[in-house]
Amino acid sequence: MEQPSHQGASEVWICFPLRRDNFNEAEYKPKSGKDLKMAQQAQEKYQDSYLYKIRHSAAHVMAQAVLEIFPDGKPTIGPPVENGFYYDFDLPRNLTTEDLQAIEKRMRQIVQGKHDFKKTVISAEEAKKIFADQPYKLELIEGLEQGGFDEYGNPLDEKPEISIYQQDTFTDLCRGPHVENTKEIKPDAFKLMSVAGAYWRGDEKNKQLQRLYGTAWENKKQLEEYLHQLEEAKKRDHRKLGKDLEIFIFDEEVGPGLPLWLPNGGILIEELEKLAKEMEEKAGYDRVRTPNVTKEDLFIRSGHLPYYAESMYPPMELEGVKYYIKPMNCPMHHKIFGSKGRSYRDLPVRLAEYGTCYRYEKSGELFGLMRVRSMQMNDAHIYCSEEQFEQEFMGVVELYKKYFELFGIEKYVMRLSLHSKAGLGKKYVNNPELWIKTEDMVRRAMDNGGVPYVEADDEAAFYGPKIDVQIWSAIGREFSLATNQVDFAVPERFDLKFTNSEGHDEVPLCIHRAPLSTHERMVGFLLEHYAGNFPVWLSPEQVRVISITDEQNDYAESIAKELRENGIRASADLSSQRMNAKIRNAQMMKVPYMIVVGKNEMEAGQISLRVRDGSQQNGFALSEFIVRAKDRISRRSADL
RNA sequence: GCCGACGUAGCUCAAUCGGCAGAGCACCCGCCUUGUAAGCGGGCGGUUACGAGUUCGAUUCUCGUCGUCGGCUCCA
Repeated sequence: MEQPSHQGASEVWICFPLRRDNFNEAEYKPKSGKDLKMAQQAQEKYQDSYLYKIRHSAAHVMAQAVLEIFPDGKPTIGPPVENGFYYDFDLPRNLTTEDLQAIEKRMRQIVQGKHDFKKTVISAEEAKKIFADQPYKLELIEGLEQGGFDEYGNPLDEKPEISIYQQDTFTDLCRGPHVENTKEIKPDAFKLMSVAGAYWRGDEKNKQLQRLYGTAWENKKQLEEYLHQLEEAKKRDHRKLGKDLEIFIFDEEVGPGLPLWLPNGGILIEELEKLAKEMEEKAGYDRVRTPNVTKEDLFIRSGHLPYYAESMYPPMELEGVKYYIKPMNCPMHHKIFGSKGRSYRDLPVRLAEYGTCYRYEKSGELFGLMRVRSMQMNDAHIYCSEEQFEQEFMGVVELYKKYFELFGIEKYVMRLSLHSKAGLGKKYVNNPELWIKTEDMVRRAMDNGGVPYVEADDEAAFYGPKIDVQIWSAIGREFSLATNQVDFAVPERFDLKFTNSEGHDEVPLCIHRAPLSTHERMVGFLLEHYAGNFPVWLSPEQVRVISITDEQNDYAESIAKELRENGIRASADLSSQRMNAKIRNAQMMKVPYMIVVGKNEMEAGQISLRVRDGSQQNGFALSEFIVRAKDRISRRSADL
């Protein structure tokens, strides 16, 4: 599988939800125009809102404050985004957090000056005069004049009018809308959040600007709620939960992006693999295994080296031959497919492997378990004929849906990633006809299957279009969890073929798929999704037996032993702590079941059950509990 | 990789202006024998990420390296 495409451009979506349970499809909208087909109506809704005007206006006030400090600074763009706004400047020096405080203070003074926002529609010539010493604004005006590019450099449908907005001493090229007067921006309802570098027009080759982020709300209470929400989100961040629940660690000496799985994490992985193997066996997959190191030749043939050498660990050379650590499994699977003659009767061939791959992600791109340098993919490649394509492709989509139902994942968006004409021959295999054909095939398959999706231009894999499943981390970052990709290019490079019913050679299509993502990203996601409260089947420790006094230690241990003999992960807490402390510890480790045994239970040969949700039930037979637990585990139930 | 911030015990954090590095939890030992989210006492634990520099003296100031975090970029 090429990749469970990594952390999606948080740049692309501006209106993602902070928390998935707050997800509001109506607010899901594209920022850059890359994804224009995505919920355009929703964008209009946000743009029409009062909050949008407040944030947009706050950005102008911030620009005024910044330019007072740096009269030679060059303003660029400053739009509202989810929860706030930013403004990018080209300044004589880099900003620090101290500057932030000074700017914020000055902003408070400005808004209390009660200045009106005045709009004036002007011609391109007038605009060029007004912004004569502002190169970025001039570039924007050019774009507007040429009938239109928006501030991100994306084409507009119709030629826009050019307007300026003025408040107090500040004038900006702007289409609005704004609030009437700065007094509508409450001095206690906004806050500057951070300073960051950002490239002009989002292009690394351009100059890096200074970006200031702020958040703004209608009133103080809303701001406080938002800040509180941010704190709450941190609590379910997988990096915190992973540490608290002893799932994984990173060690400086091992290296960035290279997680060490602790025993509890090992259990999660085992359970996920068990699940995948069961499902894939039912769906007709064959399991294969391939090496982690491969000769350079293989990646030259696959086309990965010319396109992606930058993301691969550099080669090691032995006896004059270069070897690479594999960044993906597909070339090896292609080799396995090609290892013998195939008949159309053999198709589809489905080769699965939880392969370990390594990718050299740039240091600044790493993000807990979600973006790592070593990963194990729920990988498989399906080789099929064109006629089989739709059924196979939808079979994978059905598999996703089964998994998502099992995990109770409801907030996600399926995204069809397409090529761009401009990228042909560079990012994408240069075969425009095949691109259009396969994109149509995917679209038709999704439409026929009644699966909703959005389209994204210029996001495809180099060898074909793909469907990614987009989800959000606790702190609101978007990334692709699962992926389902069409490959119309690589089978040919590998000379893959099968004999069709006419007796002629035909090149198969290949579907790369990773419905369970990578172990790293999946566990990271599930930690946040469940806030650490895993269903019983996934819980590293399913039952903790708690003795009230040491009189019951043997009884407690015998219960734990019996549970383990029944395939239930159980331990007994025989420490000298009081029962209350033992319960607290088990609760904090989010153990789903606590069995409490004291004098009464021991005498009656029974147990008391405390469930993670706080409910309890006394005078229970152990056998009865075992039936309940085994039922939850075998059905992978969400119930406790 | 780029911009900004941060790095003190296993964890969460403190240490005034540059003046003997501290607390809670965890861990170990003991006491208590306990009824549904922390019983009590004692002990162990540190080259303040690493390396230079300034200084009589550096956790504190400066520089470099490594790592983490918030963004940008990237993302097979």
